[in-house]
Amino acid sequence: MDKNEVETSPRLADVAKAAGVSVATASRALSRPDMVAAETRQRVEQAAEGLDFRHHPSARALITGRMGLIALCVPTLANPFFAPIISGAQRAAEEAGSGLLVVVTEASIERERRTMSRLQNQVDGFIALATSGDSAELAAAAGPKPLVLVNRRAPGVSSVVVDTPDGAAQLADHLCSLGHRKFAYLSGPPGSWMDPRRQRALTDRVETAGGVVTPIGPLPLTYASGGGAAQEVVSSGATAVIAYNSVVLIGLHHALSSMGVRVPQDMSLACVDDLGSIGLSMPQMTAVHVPAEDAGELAVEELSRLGNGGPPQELTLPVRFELGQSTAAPAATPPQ
Amino acid sequence: MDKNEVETSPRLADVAKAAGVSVATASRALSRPDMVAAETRQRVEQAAEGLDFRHHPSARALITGRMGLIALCVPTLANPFFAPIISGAQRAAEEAGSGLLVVVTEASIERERRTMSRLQNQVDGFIALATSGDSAELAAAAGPKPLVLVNRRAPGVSSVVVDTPDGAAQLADHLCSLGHRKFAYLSGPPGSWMDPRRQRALTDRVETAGGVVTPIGPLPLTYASGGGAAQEVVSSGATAVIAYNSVVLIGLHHALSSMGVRVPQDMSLACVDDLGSIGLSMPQMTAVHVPAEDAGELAVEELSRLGNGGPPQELTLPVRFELGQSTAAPAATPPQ
DNA sequence: TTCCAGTCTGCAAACCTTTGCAGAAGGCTA
DNA sequence: TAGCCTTCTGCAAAGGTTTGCAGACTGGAA
Repeated sequence: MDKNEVETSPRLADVAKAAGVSVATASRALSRPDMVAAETRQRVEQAAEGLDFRHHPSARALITGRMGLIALCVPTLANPFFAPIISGAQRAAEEAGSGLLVVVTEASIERERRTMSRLQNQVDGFIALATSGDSAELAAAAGPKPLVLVNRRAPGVSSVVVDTPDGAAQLADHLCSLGHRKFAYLSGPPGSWMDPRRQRALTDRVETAGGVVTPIGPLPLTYASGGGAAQEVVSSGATAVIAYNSVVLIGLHHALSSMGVRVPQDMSLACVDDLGSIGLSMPQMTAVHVPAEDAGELAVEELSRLGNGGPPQELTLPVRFELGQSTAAPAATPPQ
Repeated sequence: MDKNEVETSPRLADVAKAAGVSVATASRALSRPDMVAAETRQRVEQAAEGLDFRHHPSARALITGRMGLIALCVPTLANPFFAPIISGAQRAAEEAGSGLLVVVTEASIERERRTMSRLQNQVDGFIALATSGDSAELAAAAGPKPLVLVNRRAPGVSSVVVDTPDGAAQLADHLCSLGHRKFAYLSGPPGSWMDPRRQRALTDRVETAGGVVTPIGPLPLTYASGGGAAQEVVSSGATAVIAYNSVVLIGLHHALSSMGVRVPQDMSLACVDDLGSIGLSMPQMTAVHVPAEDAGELAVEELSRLGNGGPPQELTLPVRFELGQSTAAPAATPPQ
């Protein structure tokens, strides 16, 4: 007859008893396998398996100080660009046996600071995506925990950035070599750390070739805002447009079509952030592919490097130019 | 002269000493304020503030069993529809003093099961989004921890679903009342629990009105796949199209435009999942607005209800029909 | 003054695992 | 055979908080 014990998840002590060893040995057999005899280890593993044992992470964390948790701070999930970064980070974290705590800061630096401070001894480190706040404050909020910035640099703190300014330059080269000289740039959201850098890289390259860039925006990263910019694009007299991301570009493309502007005959279109991985890309679009998942993974790896005492590093991920059919030589006479 | 003590985050004992009380009192003052005298509480709070004290969550969890963590399992982040759900869940979790652990299962039921089992005593409960796996297995993987399903029902387990089948029916009513009888339905990804229900609701309503629905798909939820379906849509002879979500619909719209099919004169377009909240919506599109953020919030709330011993509930969120300009009465003669 | 009820505080155990240290066992050499 | 070295295992403390229980103190009633 069963004692009326309540059902409770097995503890290490149960495993130890079942395997006929002490808790200490059981602990070592599971987390430091090379410290116990093979035969003992096997017995413990078998017992753990049989009892369906799982470590109680808080007890472990209390001793080791390692929480098995990484916090990822993202300004908003409304920007689909962040999704693949999160995916990549999640995968890498899981591979390292950690969980990914996602925090949406609503682009409020105050909220970001508060949250990080609150999580300070709940996680092993922080990843901050494309944040706009003051970087010294950020580092302070992370406290003693390691911090990795993504798509943002700051002195003395690790960062992973995708070289989209170079991507913009590559697009410029491509279009200039086709003969374009009048460009429009559909810029990204206000407060972006990246946007001015892309714009500058683009402008430098175009002006070197004797061209000119009309910036339009800042625009919210929506389909509708791309369409809304169509009129302005046309009146700018540009023959080639480079957009901050593919969603905006799709919106623009559609609006241009319905205005009778043909792509690429009348207007060449290209963009930097290609969101093809999440299905938000036109077929055959000339674009710069951004390895967003890789950036997420790399950030997690860098975080663990920091956790092991490594020095802060500034990492850069190259982009890949993808020639499509949305760009061509300019027409003899600009549209309108 | 300072002792060469290493910098360490303050413990409750430090707060207690600073406030001149015992640890027990300090603990109560902070987490059960009504159990200590007002004057004492204030002294403790002040000391905690001054030392910048933060609870060590694992120590607390070790005693209380409450981890302050909610796991949210999502099949993929490539579907932008999940983003607002996560946002909503995150906000609600934060409000409840919890963190949100995001797990991407890559739509692998096996991986989902394994991860849930691994996290079993690391979190207070699970939210599973639009999962396709067997629900009994899921419940088993959650073990003793509460589980809430989103956009999916299963007997005996809590669920919150957005009533998009009703949304599809509303779109059908709207279009039927405009005079449409030949419909095309651009269906969602294979394995979706929702898709057949939407399609059935739509078909029922249309057939009641004496119409017919041609299903097209299943389609990946991408811009490109919407465009790819255009030819099939036209040859189906439909005068109205209802799509699984707005991204697909945008792709279709664009492709139709370039084929010379005018919207809404030649073809009416509407969709169920309106991703307007994340900028993936055409202006003035007739659509069913899905309260995705609310669904995320509600799931978290239901989870905490379950955690407090409440019974499993099946919650339903209504959708909102939004009349736009992408629908109109059918032309006298169908296109082509 | 005595007693009692009520309010607040402190002691110490408990939660579960890891780990430093030391002891035991066994094999090998001299 | 004695002694040493290696390899493995166990004891017990430690980590920071919560909480049951009991003691101390206060104020009021008898």
